[in-house]
Amino acid sequence: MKKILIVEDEEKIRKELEIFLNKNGFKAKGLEKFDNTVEDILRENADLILLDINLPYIDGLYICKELRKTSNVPIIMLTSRDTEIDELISLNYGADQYVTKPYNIQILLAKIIGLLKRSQNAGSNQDKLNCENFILNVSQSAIEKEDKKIELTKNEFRILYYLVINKNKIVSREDIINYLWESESFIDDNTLTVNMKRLRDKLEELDLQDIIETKRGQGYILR
Amino acid sequence: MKKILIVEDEEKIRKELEIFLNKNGFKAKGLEKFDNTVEDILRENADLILLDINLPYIDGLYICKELRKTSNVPIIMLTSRDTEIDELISLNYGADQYVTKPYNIQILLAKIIGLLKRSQNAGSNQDKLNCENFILNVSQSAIEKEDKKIELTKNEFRILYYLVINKNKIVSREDIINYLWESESFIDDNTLTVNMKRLRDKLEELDLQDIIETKRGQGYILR
DNA sequence: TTTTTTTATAATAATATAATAACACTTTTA
DNA sequence: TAAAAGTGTTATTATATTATTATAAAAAAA
Repeated sequence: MKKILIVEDEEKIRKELEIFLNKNGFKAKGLEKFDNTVEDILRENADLILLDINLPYIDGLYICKELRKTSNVPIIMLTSRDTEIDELISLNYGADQYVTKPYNIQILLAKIIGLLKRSQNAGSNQDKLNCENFILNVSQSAIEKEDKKIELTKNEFRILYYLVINKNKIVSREDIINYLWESESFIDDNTLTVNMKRLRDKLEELDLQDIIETKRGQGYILR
Repeated sequence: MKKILIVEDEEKIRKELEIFLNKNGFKAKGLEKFDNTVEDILRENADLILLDINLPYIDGLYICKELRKTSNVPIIMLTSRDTEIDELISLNYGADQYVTKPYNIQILLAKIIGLLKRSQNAGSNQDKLNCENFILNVSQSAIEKEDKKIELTKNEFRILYYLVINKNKIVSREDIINYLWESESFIDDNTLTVNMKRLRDKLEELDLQDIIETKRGQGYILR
């Protein structure tokens, strides 16, 4: 049974969609929190995503673009505006289909079925990031190399993920801290170092200890 | 008016694109010869490049990679197979967008517009600065020349960066000191000299020792 | 020329930054 | 409820980078 993730903040619409899709042979689930949206979405490992453009805090286009960096999961954008430009922009950001609210639910269903069929033919779109020396399995938050696999904790994963999407660029410790802890109560600068150490320890188990270089005074860089 | 360079060997498609883009407010030009492709492309100094993967003699991936060494120009890859795109994305050749042939010309247009808009905004955080004799790789804080690369420490980088953005202008020692150490406890005037020396030593490894001239009593100048 | 000022070079010392290890607390899992 | 896993804190150690110091060289001024 195909799993559909609904990313929509209006609870009424979300529930409605959930019920409708569940009735029609899908395993639909609505996202409830919107703080770590991109990662949360990826972790759900859905077969298709319904993504509202107008979300609180972050905007849907941004999420869409971020998802596309690491995943080929089919995405249908939901929006309330009905201009051609929006459609083009959505498609440009990597969405596969586009639906305006209020949507005809039968048409939505048809688009979902169509997309899923096509994506099946396109082969397995696993959420894996190919990184030269290893593979970052996003949906399992694990590192894979040859036939070995080791699992990462949340922090370890997020650090590595951030380095991967900034591969070959120096990222400052400050940036990483902001990415991991956002506006949280101020975090000791050393806790990053410690988390880094733990990540590296795990990488070492796959002989990858030195893919993360430290640029003293500047940050870290993933090779 | 934004200039778009079309790198596509099939003349029919090339002409078609040229006409269509010209009609839509761009200055489109097709590349005619494919012998010194990379150089020819760079010479055109386009704002965006449409790059076919299946070119005669060289392949588009190689070109894309080469372009990325020295330029951040937006690149849209054209490919004939749908499955190729997955590979492309995972291999991360540095293209910004991908389009399969036969392409929906409206979507292509949307992607072009989107990319151009984004690249304009990206503006100042350019990560490579082209400096005649060498390239200053900002995101790796390194100097590149031909196929050699040497990495800089924080101070070395900052001095060079300051000289680069003031290329061909004399910058006083005082200015550099203020830039590096801001309001910090007053720094011995000699420490700049020493840092300068270290920078020059690294530059020498790339035979660039004398691009920084000292103007006694006035400061330094980068040629 | 000689003297003075400014910059370069080399060697050493200092320090800031990051790595490591051990512990404490919380959350999750069994 | 106990055990395990995960995370943040503190304390200590290591080290890369940077500053200092001392001396030499070069340029400008006398």
